[in-house]
Amino acid sequence: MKQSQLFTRTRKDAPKDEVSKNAQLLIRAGYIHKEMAGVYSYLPLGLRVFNNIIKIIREEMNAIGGQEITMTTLQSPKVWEQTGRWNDEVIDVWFKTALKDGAEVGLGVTHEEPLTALMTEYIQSHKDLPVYVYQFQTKFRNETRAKSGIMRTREFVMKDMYSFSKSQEEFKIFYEKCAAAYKTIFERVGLGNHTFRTFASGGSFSKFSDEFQTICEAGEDTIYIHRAKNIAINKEVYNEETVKDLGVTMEEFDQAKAVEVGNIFPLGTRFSDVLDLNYKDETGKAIPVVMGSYGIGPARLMGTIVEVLSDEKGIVWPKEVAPFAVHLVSLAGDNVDVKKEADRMYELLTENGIEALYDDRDLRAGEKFADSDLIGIPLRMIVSEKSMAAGNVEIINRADGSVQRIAESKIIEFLKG
RNA sequence: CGGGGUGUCGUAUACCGGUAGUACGCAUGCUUUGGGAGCAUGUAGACUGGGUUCAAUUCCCAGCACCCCGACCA
Repeated sequence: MKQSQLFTRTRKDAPKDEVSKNAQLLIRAGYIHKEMAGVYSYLPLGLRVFNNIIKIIREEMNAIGGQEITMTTLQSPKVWEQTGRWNDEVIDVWFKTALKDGAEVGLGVTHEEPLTALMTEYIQSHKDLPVYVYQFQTKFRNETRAKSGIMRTREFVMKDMYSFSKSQEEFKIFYEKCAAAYKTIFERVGLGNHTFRTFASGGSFSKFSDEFQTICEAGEDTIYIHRAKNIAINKEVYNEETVKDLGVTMEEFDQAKAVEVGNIFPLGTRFSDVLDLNYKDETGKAIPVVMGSYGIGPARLMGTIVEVLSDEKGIVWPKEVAPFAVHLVSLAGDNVDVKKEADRMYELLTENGIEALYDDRDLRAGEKFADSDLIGIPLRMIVSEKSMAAGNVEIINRADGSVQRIAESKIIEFLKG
């Protein structure tokens, strides 16, 4: 895409109502726009990153047998009343509204109830199990306090997967498979080294759940890490008993602030019992389905990447989530030959399927570089009088600043390698 | 939900009981072109409502919005 046609613009100053690093940088670079507290729109660059993250998650969910669907935001109270979760004292973040005829409806905060109810129509036999269903769907949560930029908002897309299994044993196999898939996801988005599978409270569902926590100062959670054994425990369940069960001592843990980027937990038969999700086993006996649920918030993940990997100049996107693979920067000035060369380079990249943001604007080098640093595309390719005279292009790595000069004929090979 | 704070051009800010200045941006022109250039001209602003006052953007009250701390986070 030509940058001269991109409708967003970078800014030098962050808006004064944003304190978090992720929102400041994402707004300054033109990725997102704030609509109100805890509600953000995604602009062209932001949507590209967001979609890249979704693509990674989708690939990994499909790889473990997930089947994608989309459920509705509008929710009938009926199923929620059956599980007791329509009550504002049980779930205090409902956005509730009404139809014209007065019937109450809610905007979905999560989807255990409607999906369990839906599955009763399709799960009858042991032959129908196991089954794994997921979606990327907008959740609404009326948080009393939105904070941390795009990391805790009132309207956000969530990847929520639900597993339906015949038994605890069968459930557990998938649970571990999903944990492994999550690990892959966090590696692919560039947070692998900072992210720990963490013992956490199971809330009202079970004794424990597993959170995926990324070490980050902006995080809301505190976790304790046993680096030698790669064990992490959320503060909420960090005690003598838990630690002892794991065969270690409390002295061996370091404390750290962390962001919960994913959470997987066993649901048991809590929902299947209430909503009558049963299957017939080989003897014809009705058995409740064993469930699990698995969540990741792509936007929170995006915010965490910015928090963890950015530097004083701006954002640093890992390769797989970057809005473009290459930032082609033309330093043509009035030089028509350089401009032609840059145009030609852009065509070359495009023809070879390499997505590039082409800074074809008539600006000074300093401003272009500053913008490029802020936007954070992994590789910057510079076409200038200098590079033309040398018969190469200059490629700068955003993350470490290293510079490589690549002969024109080798560029595609270099970028695809 | 408890506590605290802030609302001034598009953005960041200054000053002020007598109707607002700067920088960035944007527009036009000229000069400039490898790290946010220079000059000139122009553009654009006091959250809303009430009160006090001769006079309110400024002081007071309310509302709204936003921010921070805490609580909550299935």
